[in-house]
Amino acid sequence: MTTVSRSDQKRGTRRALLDAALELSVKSGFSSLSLRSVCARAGIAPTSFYRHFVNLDELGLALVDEVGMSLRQLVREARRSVQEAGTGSVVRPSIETFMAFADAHSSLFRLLLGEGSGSTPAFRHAIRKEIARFTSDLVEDLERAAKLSGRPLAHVELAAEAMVTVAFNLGASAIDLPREERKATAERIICEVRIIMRGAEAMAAGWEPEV
Amino acid sequence: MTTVSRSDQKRGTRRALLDAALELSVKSGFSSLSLRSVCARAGIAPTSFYRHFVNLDELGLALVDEVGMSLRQLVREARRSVQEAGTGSVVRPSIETFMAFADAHSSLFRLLLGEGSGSTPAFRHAIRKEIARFTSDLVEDLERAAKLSGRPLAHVELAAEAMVTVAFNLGASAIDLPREERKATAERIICEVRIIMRGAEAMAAGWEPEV
DNA sequence: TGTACATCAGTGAACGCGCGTTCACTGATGTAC
DNA sequence: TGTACATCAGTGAACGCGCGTTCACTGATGTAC
Repeated sequence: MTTVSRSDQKRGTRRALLDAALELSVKSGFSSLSLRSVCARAGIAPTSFYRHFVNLDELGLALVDEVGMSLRQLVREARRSVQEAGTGSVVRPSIETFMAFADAHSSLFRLLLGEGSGSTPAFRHAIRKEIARFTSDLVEDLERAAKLSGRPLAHVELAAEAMVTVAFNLGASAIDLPREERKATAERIICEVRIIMRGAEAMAAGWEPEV
Repeated sequence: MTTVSRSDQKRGTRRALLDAALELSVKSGFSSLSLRSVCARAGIAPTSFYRHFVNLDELGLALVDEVGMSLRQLVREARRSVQEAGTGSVVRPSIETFMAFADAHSSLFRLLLGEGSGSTPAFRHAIRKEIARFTSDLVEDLERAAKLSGRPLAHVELAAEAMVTVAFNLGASAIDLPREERKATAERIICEVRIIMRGAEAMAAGWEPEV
């Protein structure tokens, strides 16, 4: 019979709580969870919860941290592998990776997007910050790509913000939809992101429509 | 002593319930309301609630209806008055009206935006539909403006969707901010909407950046 | 290695609370004659 | 206009339930010697 170290044990239970909260939040959002239901799902007594978090909100913040980190990591890798291949637009593979992630981890994704204002100000703020991180990753990428291709962009930060906003929100609305419509939504996002890209390019080039 | 007709009385109480729900939902979202708290705020017994709605969700749907209707009406009027003046871009006044409304009726606005996924599927769906209505209003406007100015737009529906998404989401994030930052957010929205507009124009004109 | 003590993750009973919903009711408004 | 009856918006008591939190506890893991 092997014994488990106290810290391993504690880490394991913490994990179980986080996973339980995530699973349960799929149904009707994180903000409608109860401490007792999360504990039941995690298989511990409600009173044990306090060994890990002071309340549900704190657990939520930990979850947002985790989710944001892994999502950014994934999209970053996708963009990098495309850059190395070096051919074609970076838009489609980035968005497709993004959507694939949304697909595969819809519960994580829904957490990041669905709780925009449902819960505590602290919670909302954490989510906004996570999305802002996403935007600044994108700004970096766009600037690098602009230098490489010699196609400068105007208002890079604003363009990136618009792209991220569009991708996250339409992406979120697609979660509930059947496969076919999700693919259609992905195409819509790709096209909208391209419109934004083209707009920023046109502005940088000083192009204006003829009258 | 004047007597009140039964239907007037009932309408009044219904109004009080809707108003109470809206006021209370400002603090932490519609999805965290309780039937009892709404009734208390409205000044009626919890049991009377059932004379008006079968449950809180139904009240929520009625509210979304109302809010969406008045918001669209307002923005529509703003755009019309600008078109009649006939001078300059339609972007700035539309967005500014939109933001002014968000400012003045932040509780309505938050309801439309904050509950994107917090509550029942039916509720979410109603909100999405309301926003879609907004988008199709905008499509109409953009097409009319394009004809008048002779500046055609590519992907009008997608461009409109992107604009509405950006405006609603950044608008929602500004609600909590102090006055100064709200103005800054409005400027950001205006610029992003213009990027989208320019992108759609550039695509329609077949413009591409030189390499 | 063995013993005695400290630590601390997890427990189970108990609490008071606000919740949604039921039910039989009250009394003013509405209607038929 | 007056009377007798029907309607129905709003009521108050009561229900069972799940909630978050407290408390003193247990017993395995960790540590000092």
